[in-house]
Amino acid sequence: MKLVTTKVKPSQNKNLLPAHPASSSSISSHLDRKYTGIVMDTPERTQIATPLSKFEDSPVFNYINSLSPIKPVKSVHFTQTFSTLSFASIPSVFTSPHVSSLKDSKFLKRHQFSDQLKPELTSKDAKKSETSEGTLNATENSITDTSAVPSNGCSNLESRKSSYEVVRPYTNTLKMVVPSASSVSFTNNGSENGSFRMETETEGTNQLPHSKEVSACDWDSLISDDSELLNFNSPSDTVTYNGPGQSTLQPTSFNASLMNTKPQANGNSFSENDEGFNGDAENHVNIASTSLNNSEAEPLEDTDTEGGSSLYRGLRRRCLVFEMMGSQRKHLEDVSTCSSANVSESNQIVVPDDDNLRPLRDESDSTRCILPGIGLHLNAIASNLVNHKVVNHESPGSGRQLIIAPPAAYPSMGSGQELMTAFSDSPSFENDIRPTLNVADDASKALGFVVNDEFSQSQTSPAKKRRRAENAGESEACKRCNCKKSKCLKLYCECFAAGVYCVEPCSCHECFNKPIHEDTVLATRKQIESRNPLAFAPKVIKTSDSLQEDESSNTPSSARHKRGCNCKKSGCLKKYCECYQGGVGCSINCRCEGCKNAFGRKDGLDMDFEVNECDKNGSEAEPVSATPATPSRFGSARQSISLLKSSKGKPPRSFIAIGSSSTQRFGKLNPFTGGGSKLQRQRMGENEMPGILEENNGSPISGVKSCSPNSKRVSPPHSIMGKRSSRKLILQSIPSFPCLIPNPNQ
DNA sequence: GAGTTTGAAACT
DNA sequence: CAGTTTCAAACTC
Repeated sequence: MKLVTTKVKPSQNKNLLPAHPASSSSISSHLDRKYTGIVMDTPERTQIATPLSKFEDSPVFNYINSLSPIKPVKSVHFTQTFSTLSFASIPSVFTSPHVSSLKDSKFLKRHQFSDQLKPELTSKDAKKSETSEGTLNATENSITDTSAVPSNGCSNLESRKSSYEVVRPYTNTLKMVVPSASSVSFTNNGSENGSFRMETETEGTNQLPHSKEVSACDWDSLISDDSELLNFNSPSDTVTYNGPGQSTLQPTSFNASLMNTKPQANGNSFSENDEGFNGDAENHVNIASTSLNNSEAEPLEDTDTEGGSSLYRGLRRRCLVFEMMGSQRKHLEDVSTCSSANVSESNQIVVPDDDNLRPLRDESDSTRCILPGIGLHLNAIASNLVNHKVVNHESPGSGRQLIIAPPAAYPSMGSGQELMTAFSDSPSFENDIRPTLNVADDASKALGFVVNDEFSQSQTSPAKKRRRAENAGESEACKRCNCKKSKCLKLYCECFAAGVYCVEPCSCHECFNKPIHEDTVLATRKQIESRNPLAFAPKVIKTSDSLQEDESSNTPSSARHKRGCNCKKSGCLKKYCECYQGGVGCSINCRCEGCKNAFGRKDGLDMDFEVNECDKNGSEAEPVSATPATPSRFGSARQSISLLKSSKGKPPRSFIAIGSSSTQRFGKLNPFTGGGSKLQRQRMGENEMPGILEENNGSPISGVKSCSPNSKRVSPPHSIMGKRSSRKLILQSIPSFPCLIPNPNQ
């Protein structure tokens, strides 16, 4: 970071930044920083080159240098991510990166997204990849291969994946370079996509033994081990990373970076590392818990950063993509530099120079960005994850869990699945990834969602978006807003509310919910949170009686809207009703009139009945029928997933809240208790959330998941609600989170 | 696609 | 805390 700042030239930044009328000077300053990071890239190159002089000798190196332009782009990506948002922590696996396996072409698109970056990236990336030695080529090839794989729905995701893949190798190399604590040996599998073996000797605090099964999380363990979670964050990070800066950040923030297969290990401390990496996985994705920074993340820098970045990437969606691009470039550069020589060793060489590190830094930056964004997304994702099988992951300690935890239901579930599939598709990653992926899958899903959303640009019109979303569960995941006056800085904006940046597909006007305006976004978030700490928390909490269903079948009945609805005319039978939208029944918290919520009436009428109705209803009913409790929308995703769902796509912040702001908040406030009196109710909700998590312990899924249609069983209606209180206990677990997150925010 | 309805979010 | 306004999604035509 430091380097960046120094190096950065405001003027350059300006160029990069799109002028926003609204942006305040402060914002601009922030932007500058970020951009600086980007800008840095170019300048750095030169710098890097110097340190690398040794390498320079090699023709390859020279070649790479010529390619240098790419770097700038990378930086851009970084900017996009929300540092603050990072909460998400999710270090969880980023499947997303893995996911990236898909198409390159799309990947390019992504870049396009990035705007400025695009052009360079696309062309450059390709070139670099090419130029960058065989390793790179191999990666590309793999990518292309992946591209061949039909992506389910989300081309975007695919593209991203591809991009990730590409990056990964590089990242690995980078990691290699970095003297970070963990030493990783990296080997390419060759033809395979970027499967790499990472052997890391990470001391990582939290090493999750990932076996393939890792995905499954033990909520219990998680809950039980708050410490772990905490450790997970900070400790691991700190420990793991030798890197100088990192430690600082670590403490609170989590980052889950999936190193896609490769990178992770090192920098990031992942529980997985130990086992997962070494043995198993060849390509394990590490989840790095890095802390990061979120906003501040700088510290992680170097290796961490990379790992983190990659991880973040996975997490991120929209932002991720961009960042991904950038990171990739960075990696490429690094790689090019390093790889050009020879990957592993070259790295070392590189290390010495700060410049060399730059890339890392950049990455770190990117990671930062990622984190924030991720965090939000993660929440959503997490929710998804929870639902998903993946949840099972053991990794209790890991940040992943955190991610998983999120009760919130993300609409995107479906998409996520797709993503998952996509991941699976990618050969290289599959192996490695999956194990973690399962866990990551969730994340990936989320990512996928995001990606889809973002990428699905094609669907520009809101209406179309909606349609698609409705039609395809996947699309649902994607959030696209149509804000006209709120500048996407109010909770009116679904994107903002969900903790994600607006993407092209959004039809918003004068949107400030973009990486460029990260500062503004963060500031706004803080404001809103100050007003209502739970504002970004998941709206739908699982009250659940754990017993009710299993993972797969969470009846909606178990979940409830945190604050309840206030419907007057819709009878809680329309999506106007947040409860209904979330696929949950109304509760005593609701002030609705004439409640007919199919998922459960305020008065506690049978859920079953309700459910049936839903089914009957058709479209909306879908939720039930199609899936469990989840709102109909999600349908597709839901299917497989049982999800949690909060249903709409929106809310799934649960974790996010926790991870991101909420967590912070908690920290500040004191986790559940903390906050303002008014908030208490809300907190209750939050508490519930945590509780949910705990409940989930048994089965993460239980969390939000929705109702299992099959089971139809009615959870003891609202009586359950009453039970919630008991659940509150769960909250305790949460506190840990706060600890984790604390710093991140700023 | 435009217009209306709805209820959350924001404001007073 | 209550009432009003603003906002954008959901919905209807």
